[in-house]
Amino acid sequence: MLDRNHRANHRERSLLSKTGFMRALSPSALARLLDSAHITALPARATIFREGEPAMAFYALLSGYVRLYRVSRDGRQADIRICGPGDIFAECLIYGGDIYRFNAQAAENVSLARFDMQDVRELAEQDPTVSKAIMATLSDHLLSTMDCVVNDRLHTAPQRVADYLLTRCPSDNGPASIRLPYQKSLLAGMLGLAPEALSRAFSSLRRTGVTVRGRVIQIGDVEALKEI
Amino acid sequence: MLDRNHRANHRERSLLSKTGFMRALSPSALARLLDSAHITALPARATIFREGEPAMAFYALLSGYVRLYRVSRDGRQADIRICGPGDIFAECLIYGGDIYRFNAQAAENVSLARFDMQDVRELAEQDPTVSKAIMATLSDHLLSTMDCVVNDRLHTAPQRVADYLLTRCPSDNGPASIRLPYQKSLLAGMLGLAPEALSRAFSSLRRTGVTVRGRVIQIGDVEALKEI
DNA sequence: GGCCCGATTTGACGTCGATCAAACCGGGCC
DNA sequence: GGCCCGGTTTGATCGACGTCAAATCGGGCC
Repeated sequence: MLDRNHRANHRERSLLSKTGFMRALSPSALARLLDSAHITALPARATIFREGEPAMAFYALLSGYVRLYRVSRDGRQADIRICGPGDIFAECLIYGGDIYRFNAQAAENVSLARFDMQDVRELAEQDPTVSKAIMATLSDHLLSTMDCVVNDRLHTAPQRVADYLLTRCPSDNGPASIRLPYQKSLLAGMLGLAPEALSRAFSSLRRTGVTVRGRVIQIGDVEALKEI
Repeated sequence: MLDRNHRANHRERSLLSKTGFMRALSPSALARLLDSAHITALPARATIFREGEPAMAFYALLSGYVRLYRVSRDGRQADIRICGPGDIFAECLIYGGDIYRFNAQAAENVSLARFDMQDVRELAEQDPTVSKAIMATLSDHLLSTMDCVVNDRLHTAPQRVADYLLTRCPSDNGPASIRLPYQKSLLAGMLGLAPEALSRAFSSLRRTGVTVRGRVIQIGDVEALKEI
């Protein structure tokens, strides 16, 4: 499973220390955490961990995208979260159980940092900035997962897509252009849609001035999208 | 909005200290927390807080049930979580923002304890058992919200109902009987269904040996339910 | 610039669950 | 015990989305 595995070098330490999780750590906690990190590169589609395995570590993503998902008895998959550069994942198991509760898979070539849960538990015990960072990250993930439930239950496919576009729109009026950082099938999964449904949602947004060319999405009028 | 408001008496302190959140606190932190609690009783349908209001406090539920939900632009509601006795809610805002992100409403007569966020932040700073309790609770809520997303995306209404029944089934084989602790419309909301859909799900489970009489649900064979 | 393959789109269809309206039930009350 | 009312069930209908299959696109590579 491991393609390359080494301690964090200067560039990687710098990337990691800029993440939301580590930005507010005390210098000493940050140093200890970075010293404990193992950096790994994995090819697209590689499995990082599987549901049910003992949860020894959590991860921070340096580059690429990772899919957290669960599989039903009949083999269908549902994405729980898509992680991008700077995100951490499986941190909910630091104090939440000893077994992974979902699968993690590289959606493309990724580079990630691995942290031993037990080490971090000890660090949190000694340094309150670590606990605070964990609590802030957990809260953030909880709130966005709640958003996800509400979105699924209240909004149709075109509304969810409009919502997605609006949240990554630089300006909040006039025209705009967005480039998706990943394949549309990944976006479909994160919105809880089949790829075909995402495609149809985009085409139903054409009447609202949205044009799609590959990964580039042109929005005629941001205000109009808000009305959907 | 406040019907009755006082400091926790002996019985209430005892109830609170048995909750998952407070069970593992150090004696001194527990005492300080209980001293800071305000107990309130509210009638059914009362609003506890509204989305958008400044988040000054989080809550622990002593008795009754509370509905956390959001409302769409066109007035439809989606439940995010149903809290029961011993649950705490809105704790995701201790380190997660300064505004309530959903509405909280008493589903029936409730009694609840109110804790000032700022007080608890200070307590957590000084006593690591408090941070640990917060992290454990956040992790728990995050994991169950993830379960909720996956359930919505992978399971049909009868499957979700079967799932619900199985998780509160005392035994794991043979016949069993369950009494719902709340109205069916509340259960419908927590499963992400309209009340009519819940009713139809129950009636489709009749062929699997499930009978419903008011709030009492008889399960002919628990094993059979697992097959759904 | 053209080729090729996997990703995306389009079409046709079926199923699930929301919605509205009407009938029904059960539990609290007198 | 009977009445009443809110909660629940049932029926009919509809729209949204999943699935399968076939056509098309786009981006990387030579």
